[in-house]
Amino acid sequence: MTIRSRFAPSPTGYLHIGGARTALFSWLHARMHGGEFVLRIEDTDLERSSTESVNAILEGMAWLGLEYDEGPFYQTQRFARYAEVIQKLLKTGHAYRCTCSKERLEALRNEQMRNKQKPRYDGHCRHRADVPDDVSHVVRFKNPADGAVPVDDLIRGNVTFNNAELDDLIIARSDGTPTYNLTVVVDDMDMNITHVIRGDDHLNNTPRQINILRALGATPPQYAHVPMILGADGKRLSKRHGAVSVMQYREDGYLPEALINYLVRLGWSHGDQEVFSLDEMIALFDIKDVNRAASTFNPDKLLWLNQQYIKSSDPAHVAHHLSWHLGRLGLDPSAGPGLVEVVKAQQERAKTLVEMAANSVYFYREFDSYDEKAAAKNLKSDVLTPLRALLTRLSAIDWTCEQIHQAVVETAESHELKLGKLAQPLRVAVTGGTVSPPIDQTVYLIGRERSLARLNRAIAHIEGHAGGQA
RNA sequence: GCUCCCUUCGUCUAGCGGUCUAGGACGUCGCCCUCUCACGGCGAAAACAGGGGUUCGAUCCCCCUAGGGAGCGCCA
Repeated sequence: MTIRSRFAPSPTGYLHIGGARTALFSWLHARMHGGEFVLRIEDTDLERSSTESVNAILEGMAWLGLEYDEGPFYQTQRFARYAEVIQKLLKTGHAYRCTCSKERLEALRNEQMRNKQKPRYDGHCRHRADVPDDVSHVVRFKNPADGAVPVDDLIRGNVTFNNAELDDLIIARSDGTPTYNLTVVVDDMDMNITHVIRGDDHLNNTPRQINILRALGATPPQYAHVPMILGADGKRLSKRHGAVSVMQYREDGYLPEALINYLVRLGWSHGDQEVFSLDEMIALFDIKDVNRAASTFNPDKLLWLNQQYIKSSDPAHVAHHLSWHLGRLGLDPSAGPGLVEVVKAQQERAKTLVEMAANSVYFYREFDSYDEKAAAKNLKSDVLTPLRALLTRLSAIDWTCEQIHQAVVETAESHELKLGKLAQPLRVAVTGGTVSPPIDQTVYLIGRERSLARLNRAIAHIEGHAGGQA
């Protein structure tokens, strides 16, 4: 039988970190078994669902590369099917109409809470045969009164629930629309889902769903409940921890594969290995190896991983993502050195693409002014002579890294300067600041025309501020 | 309150009864490398929640306690 897993988000917001990891685990499970991954949008809550959220989720999955084999299916388009199943359950005596008012339910709940009992429906309408069709009613599933439901969870092991703990849940609202526990069951059954991999907040729903499945004569799928992800304060992950939306990480300069790698290591590991390519993940991942405990999201480690990926990825790949960020800065990547060359020069000195883009601005656009401290420290009259000499030399050489390097080194030597004493002023002259790749590369990439013009400008700058020095 | 789940360095984790004076990674702190920023290299501090068992022997098995989490909706 083909392994089929699914991701079933409700479109009430963007794709967040927790959902993304659940999707990733489910996706990996399907991939590693050569199975199929289904995307289903659980949008039965008309109030809270939105198409913007659907798009946000689709966009997030696309960016992460979690492609699905089927779907997206929308539950709102399957109402006829749910109605059919509800009728069947009614007919076979597995469900019944309930006319209890919300007020009665409310009172019942309060009463039970007062008596320190678990609030649950008391089965008031369960045995009534006289419920007329025309009064407002909901439909409840007739949960078995006794016995137990063992849940054989791939991650949690065997968890057993007593039916006595379960009450008769509502499967159809008074307006006739189906509720969550009914729709998941029907969909997982109809879509031949073999493995339900989802957040562990659903573990408690599982015995109910199994009972419904059985009432329908279906075989329950395999379940795997993955632990949740906590924020730095040990509480549920939220906006206060910086990032929740997957797409926020794109904006912040993360590579999707870095996020994926971080996420897969949260709750799962393979010995001491930290970095996994997608292929390695698919080959090594096993849902059974996922931890049972919740884990805390650690932004620092994600940042480190991102750096690793930026550093070791194919420059062309990084360049592709970098151009998006340059665009956001209003820069034209064609107005300067080749992106791939820039990436090669910057790969080792950026933790994020945002940082890389910000540190590459001078390659593509003239800077307005020098960094004040940098100019004050490095563009002083004592380097005027060496800079002029350097300008002369640079004007005469072939424009290669080697020749530029040689020019700088020899100029420094002939003026009895340590390399840094000349390289740093030159750096400020051509970049406006103190941070850049090695000076020869930097000058090379900026280009002859631009470099010489900037050097001239720096010399003029020093002359303008020459003061009392010779 | 009830039911269920969880518990190794600050964090992510390795460990699947003796190989543990508990390993790796992030972060932190030193040192080295160095034209800036980085990369890199070396080193340090840092954990088995507590208590009972079982066993010749428990991080690993069982029980209890504590702490954390989830669920208990005409939300999903």
